[in-house]
Amino acid sequence: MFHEYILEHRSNRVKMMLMATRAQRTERRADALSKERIVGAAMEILDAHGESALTFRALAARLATGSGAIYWHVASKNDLLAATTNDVIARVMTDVVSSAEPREAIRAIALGLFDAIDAHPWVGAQLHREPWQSAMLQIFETVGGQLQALGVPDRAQFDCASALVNYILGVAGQNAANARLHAHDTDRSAFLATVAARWAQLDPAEYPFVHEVATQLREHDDREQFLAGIDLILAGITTVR
Amino acid sequence: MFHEYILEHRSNRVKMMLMATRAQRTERRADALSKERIVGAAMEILDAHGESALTFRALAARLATGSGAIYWHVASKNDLLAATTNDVIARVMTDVVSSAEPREAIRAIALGLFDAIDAHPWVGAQLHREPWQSAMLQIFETVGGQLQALGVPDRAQFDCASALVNYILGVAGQNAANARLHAHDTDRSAFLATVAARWAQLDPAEYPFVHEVATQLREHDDREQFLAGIDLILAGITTVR
DNA sequence: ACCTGAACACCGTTCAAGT
DNA sequence: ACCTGAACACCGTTCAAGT
Repeated sequence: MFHEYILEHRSNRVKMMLMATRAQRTERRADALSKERIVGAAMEILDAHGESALTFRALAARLATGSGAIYWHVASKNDLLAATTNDVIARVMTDVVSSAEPREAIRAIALGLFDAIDAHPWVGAQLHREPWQSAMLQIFETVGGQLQALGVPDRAQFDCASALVNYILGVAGQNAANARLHAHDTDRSAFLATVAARWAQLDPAEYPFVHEVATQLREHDDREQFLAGIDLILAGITTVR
Repeated sequence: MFHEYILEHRSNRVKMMLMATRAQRTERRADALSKERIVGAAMEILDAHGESALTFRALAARLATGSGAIYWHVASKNDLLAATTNDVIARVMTDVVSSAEPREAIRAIALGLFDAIDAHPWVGAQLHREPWQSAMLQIFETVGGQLQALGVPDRAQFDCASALVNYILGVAGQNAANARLHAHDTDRSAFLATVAARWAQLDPAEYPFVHEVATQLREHDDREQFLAGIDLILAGITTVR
């Protein structure tokens, strides 16, 4: 009885000491797990080695922990990817300065997204995986707001925003696919030259357009072409009255 | 020696008999493996149960064979998915009647693709996986040809085709994502109502546009909105001179 | 409360062995 | 030539056990 008390007493003191040191550690230790740290490590793996390299085992190894530990902070791999994507998109949307002219603002948003997805191609794939999510909502909201400012009639705003967002998502997805295809090693222009050569070799009778456009493919700039598409849609939107 | 000759002779005869019966069987037996039959079975699984249900084990079970047998006809899962996607797209491109008016033709191509991807949502995801492939090439060629017929200046044709195709791919990807989210059981209108309700509940101060557009979301028709986007881009293209 | 790491139920792909 | 199916090297996820 007395012995038990001692033990309990001691164990409480030990617990308190442990808690105290833990509290210090939580602040001091740089390697304490948290959702933010996990998301950060995931982003590093994704950027450096692509989507296929992101496994819970690789993540655990990088974080020097067990693979199961990650599940204490993150519900699933989907959850992790969503959080990582939201991080990237939210940063873009915050960084974009809302220009006075709505047309310029839309171009800025679009280019911001393009550059972010160019830097993190896996985001392009992820935006297609879980729609109606925070990231997409923010894009939709920001684009839509500028369309209102542009004076697009209420009835047409939804369709116009949808067109712009779907176009952006389409380019994003293709960018992700290209990045997956020629992982960081291959030179972009060399890759384009290869595809252009293949296009040029196609039978002009069967593929007249692709055959003809092969030269432009080699010389074209993805970013400029992306912006040309945005301008095309904006020109179309301007005709809606 | 003599014995050997007999054996060889007999075995040749047996071989010929086997070849004869095999030849008959190849024509008669409905369950002989071939790339076409594998692609067909894959398409059935994809349509019925979605992308996640397509495994080599499930495919082998449906074809009543071993999982390794499939690799005799198909190089990999990627190869299989590409072949399946090409099948669907090629059918659409053949079915689309080239209308006299190029603008109408583009709308027909776009709607054909939309309907095909609506019927086979997994195609939308696959188009984003392996670009520069047969399926994409056909789409690009057909769209580009109509732009030439429309009288779009040479310099602008590439950008215009890219804009249309990327928009179509964007919608395709979102369709695939939605299908993945609410597998065949859920009602589409019920799903839209749920999302619309969520949008309506968002803080109007933070999400003024999305909040306002929630009603239109519930009532909108995906196909009509898709076509509205195509018309928007076509209107923009018309301004390019 | 948080972490560990073995275990489970899967994958795509390979390959020796059959016919 | 074509098929079989066990085996391999992975996955994401769970969970008893630790601290």
